[in-house]
Amino acid sequence: MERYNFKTVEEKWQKEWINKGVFRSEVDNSKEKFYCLEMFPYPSGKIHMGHVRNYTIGDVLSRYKSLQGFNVMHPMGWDAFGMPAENAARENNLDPKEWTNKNISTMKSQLKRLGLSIDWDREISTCSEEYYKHQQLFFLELYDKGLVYRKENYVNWDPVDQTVLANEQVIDGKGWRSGAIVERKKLNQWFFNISKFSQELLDGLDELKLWPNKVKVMQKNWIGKSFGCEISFKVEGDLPVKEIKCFTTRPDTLFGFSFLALSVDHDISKYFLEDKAFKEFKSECSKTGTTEEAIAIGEKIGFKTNLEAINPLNPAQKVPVYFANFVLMDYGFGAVFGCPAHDQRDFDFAKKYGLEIKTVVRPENENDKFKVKNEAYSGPGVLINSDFLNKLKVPEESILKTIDILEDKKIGKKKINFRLKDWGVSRQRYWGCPIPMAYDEDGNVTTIPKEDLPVKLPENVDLNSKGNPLDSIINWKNIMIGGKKYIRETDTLDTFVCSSWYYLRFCSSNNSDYGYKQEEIDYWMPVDQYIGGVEHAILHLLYSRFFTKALGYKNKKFKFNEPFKGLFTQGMVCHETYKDENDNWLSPDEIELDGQQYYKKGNPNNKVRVGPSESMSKSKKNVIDPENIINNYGADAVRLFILSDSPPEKDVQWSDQGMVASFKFLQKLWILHNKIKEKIENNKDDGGDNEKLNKFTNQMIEKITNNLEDFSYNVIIANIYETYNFINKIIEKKIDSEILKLNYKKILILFSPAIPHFTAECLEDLNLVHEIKWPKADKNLLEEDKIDYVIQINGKKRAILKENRDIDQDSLVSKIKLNKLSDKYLKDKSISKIIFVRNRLINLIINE
RNA sequence: GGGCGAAUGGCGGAACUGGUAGACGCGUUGGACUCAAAAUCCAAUAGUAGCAAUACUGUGAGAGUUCGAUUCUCUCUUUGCCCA
Repeated sequence: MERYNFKTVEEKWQKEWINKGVFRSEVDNSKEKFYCLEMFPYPSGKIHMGHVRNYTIGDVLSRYKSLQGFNVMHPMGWDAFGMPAENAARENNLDPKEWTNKNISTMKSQLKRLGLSIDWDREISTCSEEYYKHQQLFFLELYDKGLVYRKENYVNWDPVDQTVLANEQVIDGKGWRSGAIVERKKLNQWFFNISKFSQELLDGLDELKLWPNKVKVMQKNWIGKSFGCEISFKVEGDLPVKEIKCFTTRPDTLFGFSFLALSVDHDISKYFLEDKAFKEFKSECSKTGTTEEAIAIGEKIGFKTNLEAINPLNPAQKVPVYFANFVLMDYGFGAVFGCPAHDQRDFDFAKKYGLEIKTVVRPENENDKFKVKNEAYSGPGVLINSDFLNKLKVPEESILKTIDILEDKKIGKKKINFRLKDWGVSRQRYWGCPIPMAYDEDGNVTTIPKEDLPVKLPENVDLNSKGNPLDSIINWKNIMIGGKKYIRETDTLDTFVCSSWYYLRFCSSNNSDYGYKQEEIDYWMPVDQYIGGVEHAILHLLYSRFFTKALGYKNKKFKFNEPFKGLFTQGMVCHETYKDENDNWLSPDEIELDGQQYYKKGNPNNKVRVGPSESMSKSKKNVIDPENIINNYGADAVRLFILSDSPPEKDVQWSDQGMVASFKFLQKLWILHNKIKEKIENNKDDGGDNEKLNKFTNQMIEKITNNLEDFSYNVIIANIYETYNFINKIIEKKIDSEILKLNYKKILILFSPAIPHFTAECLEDLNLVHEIKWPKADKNLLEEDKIDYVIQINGKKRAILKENRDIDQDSLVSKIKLNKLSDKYLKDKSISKIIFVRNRLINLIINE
């Protein structure tokens, strides 16, 4: 027998699968479809372990579904626009396109070596003209539907990447990629009107039964629906301002009103533009980030105006009006009324400027003398010090009642507010999809005529120019439309736009005249199972859902309103981190173990500190390169390991020992295969253990099938080991060769989603390649004739009796009485109660 | 501060609708093979006591419901993620 040679076997089957086109998919209305999609990768250079995990999970599912007879589509493509290409190109004086395409070809060959069941005929790349031309058309269509608009807006400006960031791309006040402190800047931007769909995006979540709850909760929080009230405050003072509108979720605390705060961008600020102190204040404000967190933590500062606002419920009360840094223009109306006692930000502000802090809500268990002291109280309770609102329950009664009163008095209006803001899609970057718009000499906007699409990205561009490179390409920028001079839009689209509709393109990747073909998306959409990292829980998934709704808006042919029916979010691949004595990160192959202590390789004096296990990242150097691993152990072994150690939704620890164990296991499995082959080919036995084998296989079919349905892929690997252990024992006994063959074939099919090359080779080796279908468990064989009954006395397990299935209570009790057990526990005692669970357990309650 | 989740041997993790806790793997220990090592194979492996059969304890802590709780309820601790 030869050792299992994964290199030849894996190469052979990968070739065979491609040559025979076994993963090719087409519309077939006679078959039920299954669209399995994993988040497509950014072509950064090489694949990493996260990809291996993501695509292995998807591959197991695709192969399983296809064995079950589904018409499976399992495509792959490239999220190929984006800043890293531009940065890499700039550093190495290359063309981003070349850099990207080179990476794609490297990564594609790496993915192929994993033996993934991908239909490569559907491959797409978002940076190809063939892809982005459709995106430009979609842009114009959304523009025609009124879902795209242009406005001047404050943006999060990343001074390092010289680009605009979406709020979601700002983390802790810093750019998500560059880590630079984000500044506020006013720019003209294109926006997608995602907020128009706020309610739909929220309601749609209820339909998504196959999404993890936590993702739905995150999206719900992000959309941030709040119920409240718009209130007009009468204003007095030296400016031509008569009233200010505020939005509030807590109108019931109006009697605690002690100031009114405006955003520095509020319309009223126009009266202060010449005021030196105000200018200074404004620039001070721009230093605090725009995120809600930065505002919550940062110092609250204000600029007092001479205006006074009047409390609509208590006209005698007049309070000062401030500009304040914690009020954002794009939430509500850019104005809030301050109630320090019951809002922490207002409280901080009031303390700083010595404003009144009047308690109007007391907790349930306090009396009416309750006073807010060191921090605001925002919990439930009862209204106090609020005149005619007193005694109302907070929040159940108080908010609605107050709104009713305000509405009656025509001071306020019930209002729903969403936190979700429109999606700014302009980026001052070269390597992205050009926006098909232009401006005439007066700055008026026009669309590029559809017949002139695509707007091609110019080549051979100098990336070292400052700001947006497209801006400096005069002969590209200047165009004529209908004999009139125009200047092209030089911003490109956020790359999240590209990934918002790629799932549609896969359905019709070769359709050249439109982004998709109607009958093809009718058949394939929605995606049955989408698989990817939880880091995209908000941005990408929300944008994709929006895009589907936007394309379906005013379009009766569009038959689905959610793109992803099922979602699975896999965990990360982690590894220990290492630092040398000088605090430099070390990679796992830069260290060696001596006894209990790690040292830097070739440097026995330099002790290595082992840090916590973290998600693999280049910056921490705790990465394991999948290519080396595949070279050393083969694709099946890697797949086996990456699935085995943790449930797929949780983080997995990379372990060299675990990896080696998976590799060795395949060797053992190969030895077993040869034993089985030998036994099948030299039929001598009459088979005493046939039934036992049949039963085991059936139970395993049931287990593995259920575990596949539940995404318990780690348990499937355990099932594979269990099966090995069982067969390895039973093979020494007498088994009929036909029965063995039949069972073994089923077992190999059960293993095949996880280790496809190995099982293909074994099936072929035994000439079992015909009629490969997912086996069905014979329900009659699932149950044992003899059952281990748990015998409990007073609820404690005392023994296990092997008795016939379906035995009745009385017979079981008499069996127990015959057993030595009864001498020990039942002698001289009476049974007062018996709990009998059929085919499982009996519990005897006895009097002590 | 709010929301959601998690906590099980030395480690990663199993356990169907409440019904034999610790499947499977790693590691460790002992043994076989070997001049020796590696590899491989066999065995043991939650803790305590015992030669053993066995007994007691045990799923973050404490209570509760139940004949019976890793599973359900409440309180707390720690921890992760998201939002502030």
